[in-house]
Amino acid sequence: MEDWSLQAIVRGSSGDLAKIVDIEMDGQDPFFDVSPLINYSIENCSRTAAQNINVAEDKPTNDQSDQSTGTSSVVRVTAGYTPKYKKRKNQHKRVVIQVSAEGLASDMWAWRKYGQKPIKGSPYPRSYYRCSSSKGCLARKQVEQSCSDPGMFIVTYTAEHSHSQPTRRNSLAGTVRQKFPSHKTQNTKTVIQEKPEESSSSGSPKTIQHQDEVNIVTQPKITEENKAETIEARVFKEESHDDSSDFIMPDFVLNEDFFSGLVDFDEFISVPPQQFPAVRSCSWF
DNA sequence: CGAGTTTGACCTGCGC
DNA sequence: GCGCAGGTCAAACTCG
Repeated sequence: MEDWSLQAIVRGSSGDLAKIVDIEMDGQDPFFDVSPLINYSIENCSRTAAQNINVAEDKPTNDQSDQSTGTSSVVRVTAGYTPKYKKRKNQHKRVVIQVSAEGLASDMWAWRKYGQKPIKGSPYPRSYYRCSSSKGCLARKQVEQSCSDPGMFIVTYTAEHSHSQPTRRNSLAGTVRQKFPSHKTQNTKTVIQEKPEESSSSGSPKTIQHQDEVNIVTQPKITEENKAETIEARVFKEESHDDSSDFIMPDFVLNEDFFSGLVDFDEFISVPPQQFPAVRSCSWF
């Protein structure tokens, strides 16, 4: 079994945020827990609501171009194989997200900065944070300004928190405003970045082994009295090809319990735990 | 005074 | 083995 990846474009209903997610997973099992992905997509989607989710499965250098065709209120998730490349030993799950300063401000965890390093090839240094909420918590966070768009920040989360979410916000948002006073912290613009080109042999055409697409269509149930309305999602196979026949996405229904810890969102999308394989890493571009 | 930041030194993985 | 680059440490400093 080859390594897998998940990729997604996330757009808010107001079109103010867009992201491409790339998740790498251990290859032994074709099933993985997609919940953290959706969780992150919502957490970092500010106060927008993702209303449609497309899940696609394909192989390494899949064509990204059609991902930009989504309209607003679309979360597009693409799962696929990725070429193997060496990773550092003992690497924890990594989640790389590109967010605006507003997105940084929405981070509810408390972080303590413990280092900063200039990164080769980048005009901006990378800052290193560890969770300051609890001693012994292994959660780490790296923040660096995007080269292509200084208004965006590339945030890398490493390991997981060993405690519940703190009730008090951290001060990172203020820190960002202090360090980047000219940076807009509201009304962030829509940015969709193509995944960096795979460094393959020059000029070799991309080959899409198969495209097994599954759509998750969410149907918001808007209630006046409770903002944590449930959004149900239906998953259906849109397209299927030969070698993917053993990969069938189960239907999943979104429920608000999954997102009980989230705040500041107009709508909630949740996915119950499925028996998917363990996510090894998750990257947003 | 405690918590967070800064910054140079040190550690470690990785490629050659 | 060596050098590079990324990640972490820790002392000094800042701030509320």
